[in-house]
Amino acid sequence: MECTWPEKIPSTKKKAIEELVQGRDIANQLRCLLKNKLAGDHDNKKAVPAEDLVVKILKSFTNSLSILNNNESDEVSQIQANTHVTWNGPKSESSEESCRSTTLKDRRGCYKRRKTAQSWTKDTPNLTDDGYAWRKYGQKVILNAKFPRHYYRCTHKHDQGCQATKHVQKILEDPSKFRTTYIGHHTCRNFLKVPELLLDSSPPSGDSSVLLSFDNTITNKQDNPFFTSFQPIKQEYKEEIPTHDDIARIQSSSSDYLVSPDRTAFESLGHLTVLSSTLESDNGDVISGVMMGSVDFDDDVLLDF
DNA sequence: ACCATTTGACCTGC
DNA sequence: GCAGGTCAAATGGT
Repeated sequence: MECTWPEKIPSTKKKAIEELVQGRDIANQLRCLLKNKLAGDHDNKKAVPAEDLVVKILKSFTNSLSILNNNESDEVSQIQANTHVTWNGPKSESSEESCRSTTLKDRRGCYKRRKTAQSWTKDTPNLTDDGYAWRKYGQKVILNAKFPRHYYRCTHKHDQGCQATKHVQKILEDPSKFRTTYIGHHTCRNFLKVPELLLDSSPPSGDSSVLLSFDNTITNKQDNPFFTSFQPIKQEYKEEIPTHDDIARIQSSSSDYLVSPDRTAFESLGHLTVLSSTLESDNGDVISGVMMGSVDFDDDVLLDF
């Protein structure tokens, strides 16, 4: 695979692109590895462990994001603005330390509101699993809204400090659809258990079964090229989802959800080419997100800088 | 017993 | 002051 760099591309972008290209190559290796495994090829003793490849891929993305974050933050925002999701970038990070002393026993209402967190919305005809483990923490009747809004946070908020939240609400104009607003990126990472768990996480709605696939075609916008099939579903939409029993079954493995890195960031991106984003979390850590829609592991990477 | 959900209280931003 | 967002005790399910 060859990449010729236009002269105007700065070196930092070149580095970022190189990192992403490297990540793609490693992902290809992983695909081959998994393909061989699924085909029953046990002779490949020289194969690199899948876990190593996963680590390399993630390192590659981390490096590229770091490069972009350090040097190209404005341009990253520019890319975000061109996506098909409704993206609300951060306006400031100033409100995060507003919480008072936490020594009070009853801390209800004492929280760090994230008015400026990045968010994006997604409309879906049903409440299919998005691959993450969410825990409902609130429900609110919204003014002028016929339906209550449900608030969810990542199950790993406490054990891994994952700051991702979302809220779900029926769309007033079209009650058969749900509008999900994702806020923040997932920082939880349980993916190391992934290779041994190719779980059937096909949604209760009967959508096409989702198995690990690095194929070019993403048949379902929920499908994620990375780790798509690995997350047991945990959803809480009891009242709306007809196949609630299916979900309950999946919930039985409650304490050990597998969560893909920044999976949320992949949501609803349809044919987005490549997009990366970074933001700071409440505690100052850099949270990185990689958003990829039509990922093509066979063709040259599309980097639309 | 453990974990998730419910629900009212409380806080923040506008 | 209001509406929205979050917390945590209470409650329920497994």
